[in-house]
Amino acid sequence: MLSAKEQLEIIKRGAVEVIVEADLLKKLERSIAKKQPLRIKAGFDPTAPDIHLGHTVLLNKMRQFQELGHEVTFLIGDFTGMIGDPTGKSETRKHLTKEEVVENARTYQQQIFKVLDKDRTKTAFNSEWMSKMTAEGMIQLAARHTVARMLEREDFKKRYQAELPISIHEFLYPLIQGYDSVMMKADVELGGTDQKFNLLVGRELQKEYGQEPQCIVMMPLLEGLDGVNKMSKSLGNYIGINEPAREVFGKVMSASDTLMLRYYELVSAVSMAELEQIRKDLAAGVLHPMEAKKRLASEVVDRFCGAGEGAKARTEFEKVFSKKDMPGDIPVVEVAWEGEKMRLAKIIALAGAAKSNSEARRLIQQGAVEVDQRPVKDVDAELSSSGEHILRVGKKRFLKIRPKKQGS
RNA sequence: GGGGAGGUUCCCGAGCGGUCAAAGGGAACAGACUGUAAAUCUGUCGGCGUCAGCCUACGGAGGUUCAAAUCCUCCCCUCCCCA
Repeated sequence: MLSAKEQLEIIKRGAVEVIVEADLLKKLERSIAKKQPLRIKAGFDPTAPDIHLGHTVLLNKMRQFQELGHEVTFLIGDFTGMIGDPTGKSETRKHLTKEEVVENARTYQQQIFKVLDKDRTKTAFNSEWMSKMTAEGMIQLAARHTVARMLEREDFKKRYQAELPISIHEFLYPLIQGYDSVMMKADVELGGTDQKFNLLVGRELQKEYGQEPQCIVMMPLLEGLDGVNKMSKSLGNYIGINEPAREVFGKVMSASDTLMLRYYELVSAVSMAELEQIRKDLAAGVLHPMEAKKRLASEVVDRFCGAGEGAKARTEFEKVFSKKDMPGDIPVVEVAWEGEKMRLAKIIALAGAAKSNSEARRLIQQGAVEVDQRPVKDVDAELSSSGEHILRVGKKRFLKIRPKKQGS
């Protein structure tokens, strides 16, 4: 077993901040002495069961704790999900039904065990204790914090200053998250840097309830593909770990060079020394950025889609984008023809390659459409229902159109 | 309870009787250039329509007008100040 100091070193790797380091060391020492694992908590939103690369930063850290022999609980915030972590945009969300929660949890679990050790992961739902809390209990909880302190939270402060609305229930989110720590008697809580406030509330509340405050390990937030915002499903700038290999590979390739390094740092298993080497080689011009990116993309695909998939995805990628060839497997879409011939624009829309007829028409005008590898610029072009056609819309949307026989 | 400021298309934000599907910016999408990078340039960016036009939109409901995002009435929502 590793010493407390050694453990701490591993825990600190990649972390932005550890609060309070000395306390964590003590906890680790005690854990070793008493042969009692630390209780590690990490919370997740129940409404976004699509795990993406951003989540894996945290999951990796959880995994490390598991490897150090600690007890990791994957907490699904199904109760807090009603509120949604305050961002200003969130309205009160509708209460998910028990079935939905269970379903989402299942989806989560299918994905998180690509990173976490299944046998060592506990799953918990905060509705377990929160839905039993009475209004009276809620008031007592709320009494343990002040508005002034709430307004210290970055998001609240900004909105308050900008004269934007803040709903009372939004204040409850940090309180409940903190109370979760109390109920779980958490020794350590993991979270992204955006969680700092909530995590700290946990410490305060634990003290209020006579517990030793949890230590906090904050992981950096992974930027999404736009390179600016944090990776999130709602912003559509994410790489999901359940996506098809080709998709994952392509998305990594579309990341900017700067972002690539960030991804190397936070998601790749490449050691710090290797990363330094890559940096140097890139700067020296010995390593082409695209090559470095392909390596990364391969690694990520291998990790989440299965060993060997990375190489395949790479070959496929090069085939389509470097050699301008057709992809190996093109999804087939059946389209019900209206009559002998149908306008291409309509077909594109029906096939789902464009949101609407008008959009499809615009795409044709802009020269984004190819049929059977031949560019089509005529907005009024028609296709007959006699056979299959291969449709390319934009750079990456490929479809095989198959006319569907109609009953009527 | 009183006074004031607001609610515009994905976001920010102009418009304040017709020339408004609504300036400008951002995002997004497409094209050129590339390395599916960045930067840059160009175009598109409500829906339907073989392009003539039609329909739906400016918090909601009515109304005044030949004509309303723009004026009036009521309602809903947000923010600020006073109590």
